[in-house]
Amino acid sequence: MRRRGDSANWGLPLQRDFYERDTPTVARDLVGKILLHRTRAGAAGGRIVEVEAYLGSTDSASHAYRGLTPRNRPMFGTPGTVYVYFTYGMHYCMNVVTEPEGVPGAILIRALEPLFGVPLMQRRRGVKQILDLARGPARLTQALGINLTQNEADLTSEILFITDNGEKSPPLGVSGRIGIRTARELPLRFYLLGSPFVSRPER
DNA sequence: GCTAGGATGCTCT
DNA sequence: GAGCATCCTAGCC
Repeated sequence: MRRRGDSANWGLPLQRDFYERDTPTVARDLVGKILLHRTRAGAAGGRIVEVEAYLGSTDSASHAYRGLTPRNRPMFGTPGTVYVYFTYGMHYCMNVVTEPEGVPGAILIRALEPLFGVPLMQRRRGVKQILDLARGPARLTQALGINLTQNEADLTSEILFITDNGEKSPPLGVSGRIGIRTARELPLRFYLLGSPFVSRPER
């Protein structure tokens, strides 16, 4: 699977201990990192510019709020794996699982600044505008070719993974989360300040 | 430029 | 049966 030079191209995947921490901390650290998905069609990915943290029984907006169900089981699983769910009858959203095994927590990846495989993402999205390729959680999964096949995938592999591009601490914005009805006031959305690739303009 | 509403089906009550 | 961690289009300004 792994070929010579791959790691040099992308950098090594972040390891399990990065994800095995409290969810808001991991969420902050994810902004500015590089997310990549390698498929037969090619590699596609970019810089993470917007995320939202979802907690457990204290967070009424979280899928894990009411405890374990068949759908949210990955949220209770191994840190550094992926939780993908299907919503609104047509969209997929991708989350990164956090916290030690058994403790629910996940981070929704909401927006990407496209850097690798732009033509591939344009083809998958049916859109030319780079700004609109991965701005929004469902657009992002469509651009990267992510669906339920990737549910519970391991981010420490070199197929779907996140790497550190060496960027120190990018300027971070914090706000309430988007598109939810309850717990909107919790400051659990983190985004790259000044980036035009975040899903909703700053105010 | 902006907003309102429809699409569409899985999940949990 | 209601609600949903969304996106896109049409219609209006």
